[in-house]
Amino acid sequence: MSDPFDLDDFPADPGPANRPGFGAEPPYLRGLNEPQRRAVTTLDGPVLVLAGAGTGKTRALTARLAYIINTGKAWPSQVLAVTFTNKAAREMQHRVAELIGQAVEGMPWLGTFHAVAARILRRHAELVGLRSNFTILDTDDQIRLIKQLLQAENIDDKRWPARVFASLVDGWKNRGLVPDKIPNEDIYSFDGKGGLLYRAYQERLKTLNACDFGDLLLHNLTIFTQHPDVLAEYHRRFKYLLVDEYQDTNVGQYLWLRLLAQKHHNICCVGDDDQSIYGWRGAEVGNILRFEKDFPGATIIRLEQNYRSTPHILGAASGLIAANAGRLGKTLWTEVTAGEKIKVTGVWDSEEEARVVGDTIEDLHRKGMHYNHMAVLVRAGFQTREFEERFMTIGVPYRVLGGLKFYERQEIRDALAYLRVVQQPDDDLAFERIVNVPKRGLGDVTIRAMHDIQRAQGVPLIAAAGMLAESEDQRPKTRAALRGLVENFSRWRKLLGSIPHVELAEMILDESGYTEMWQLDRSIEAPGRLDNLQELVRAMEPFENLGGYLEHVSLATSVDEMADDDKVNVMTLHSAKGLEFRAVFLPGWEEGLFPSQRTLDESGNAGLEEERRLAYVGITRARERAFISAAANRRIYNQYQSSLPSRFIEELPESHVERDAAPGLYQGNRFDYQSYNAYGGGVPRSNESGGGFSSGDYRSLGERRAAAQRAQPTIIARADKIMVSQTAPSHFAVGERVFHQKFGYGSIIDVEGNKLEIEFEKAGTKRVLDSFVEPAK
DNA sequence: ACGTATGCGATTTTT
DNA sequence: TCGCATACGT
Repeated sequence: MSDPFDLDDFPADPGPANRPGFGAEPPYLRGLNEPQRRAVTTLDGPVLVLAGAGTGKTRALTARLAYIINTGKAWPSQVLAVTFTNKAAREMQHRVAELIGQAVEGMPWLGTFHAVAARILRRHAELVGLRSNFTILDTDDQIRLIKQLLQAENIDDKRWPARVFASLVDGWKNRGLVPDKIPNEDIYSFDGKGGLLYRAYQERLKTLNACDFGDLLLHNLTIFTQHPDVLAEYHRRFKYLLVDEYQDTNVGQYLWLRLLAQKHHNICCVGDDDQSIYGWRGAEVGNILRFEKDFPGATIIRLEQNYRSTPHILGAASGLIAANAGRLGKTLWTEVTAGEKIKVTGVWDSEEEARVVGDTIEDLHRKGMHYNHMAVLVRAGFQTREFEERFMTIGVPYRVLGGLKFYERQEIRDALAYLRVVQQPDDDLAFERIVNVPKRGLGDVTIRAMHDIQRAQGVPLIAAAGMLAESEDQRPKTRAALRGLVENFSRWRKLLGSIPHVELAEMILDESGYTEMWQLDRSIEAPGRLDNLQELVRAMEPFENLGGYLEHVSLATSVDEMADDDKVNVMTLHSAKGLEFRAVFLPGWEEGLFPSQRTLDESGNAGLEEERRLAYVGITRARERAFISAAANRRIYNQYQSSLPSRFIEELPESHVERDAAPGLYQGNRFDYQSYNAYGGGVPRSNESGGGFSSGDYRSLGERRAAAQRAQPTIIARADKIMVSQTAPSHFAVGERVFHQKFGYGSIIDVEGNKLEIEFEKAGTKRVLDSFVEPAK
């Protein structure tokens, strides 16, 4: 592994064997289509590659890197290539290495924005008041730090929550704003103390010799703008810039890129405005939309030939995304002609939805599709539960991706806190985390005393702990505990560098009593946690030293390897970006859930468009089959709520979609569900009365007429009665025995307007709307 | 200093 | 409903 502090020098010529013009066309150009070829070979000046979903972006991108290097335009170390995820960086690293052969170790400056920025920052840390072994704090640490600040400022953290301030800070940093530069109205945000607190927060980070994620880039910006000589050094170094997923860059990242590119303008950005789904995290679609203005003379290359999906899938996705305004515009096409339409299914509730998805999965599997090639993509994490339960019941193997992350687990964070204190004694947050873990009898009072000393003397917490250990004011037990801990740390630190870091870590976990704590723990999680600690130690092995490992940890998140055992993948739409599956299930396409009501409330039309892009991303993950579904009822916090199908369903072009709804659903009022209910949850057949043909009714006229034909008079009669009950107070009384189609028989224990609390004989106590029950016979 | 009670809130999350 | 985070009691 290369030493981050050692910038290699730049030789002049890769040598004759690597110059172009020798022999046949290089392998990395073979099989590329014409636009891809241009994306690979257009080296000089700014280039924007608009790469639609499934158009062979990664292939073109890696070929471009190989081309730059193999033609001798630059050495690997002279190319800066940034991605957003470690996974993307790793994949590119891997594929480039394959293309350029064994002669090169890989590309030292290929990495995530954060990893590259961290590496640069470590070289110049002192220019922003840090030392090069600074700690990178994660969101959790950040919140804890802010809580402390709020406490110090006597701010009520009920009314002014730390996370709210944290997101303000993130917002500023995403826009590249240091405390001096934030807009006036922001200075007085957050109870009038926004500006002051931001300044205090940055000061505090400096004394902790730490920075948060946003700082990595922000400090880079500060260094580049205040120290032209440093910037010039990187201008000399990086002859070519390559940026992946450009639509996801925030303003700060844009400024960073612009600074680095301003000399030679050899910047190639790859992205897809239609796949910008991280606006809520600060990404600026505007960056990609404005590219030509920002980088005059830019070449725009569109990759539009899709190698992934069938024409129906592409047609449906394209039709949907066409509803967005302000796109750069692409027309995806494919040479494939066969393929089935997207199937849209209306179901009664989320339970039925999970059942239908499960059945379809089993069916596809019987026909030979591997589970691993299928995915359920949901809008929000809580939706996974229903599917998990169903899959468990019917025995479909599955995995939930993007859930709990390895490095966010309690035991891992604790263990890392020990290592962090050893590596960087000023890391008060880490020290505080483990000062009483395992229990050492150092409670609130002692910690407060430590804080007092720390503040009065301006020393790190661990030093304060050392002083307190000598203080006569403390109880002997407390003093002994403090002394033991502080001595342990100084002993461990002395071993740093003299014994292998893996050995040191084992020693620390052992001698601190941390491992023992979990060994003595009788809870069911304990063995798993011990396993994780083992895993942690094992994961350290490939790293050169403790610092290198900690850097990796703070910039890595999940174990983002996609396991390849044969299981159905369940994940959010966001985490599905960049992946593909033969069959994709897209449940929960209901107004309020998708598009998310909250996004609509917070971001209006821009939010709606982002949701639509999310839908687009979802559909375009599918190679062969896509199944969309909407439930008429969804249980949210154990309360059933009726819902309308998502407007996105209506926006799908008819010619690419096969509708398969339970007739009578989707009128958006209650009696429809009742009429469904009256059919006992079998294949529902319903009437059309009351609701009429609303715009939400997407069936063809013929279908709707047929459905109307099938409607039975008795149901219409019932429907009338129940429509009345929507406005009138309930005609049910406490004590009355009732029947509910789902929950069976029960008796009413409370009436509140049209909401009933019913104790069911089989299903327990539930709150339901009166329109769902009928008097028991 | 540590265990139990209560209340609140609850998307998406590349680093 | 469920999980957590803070608030009390011993």
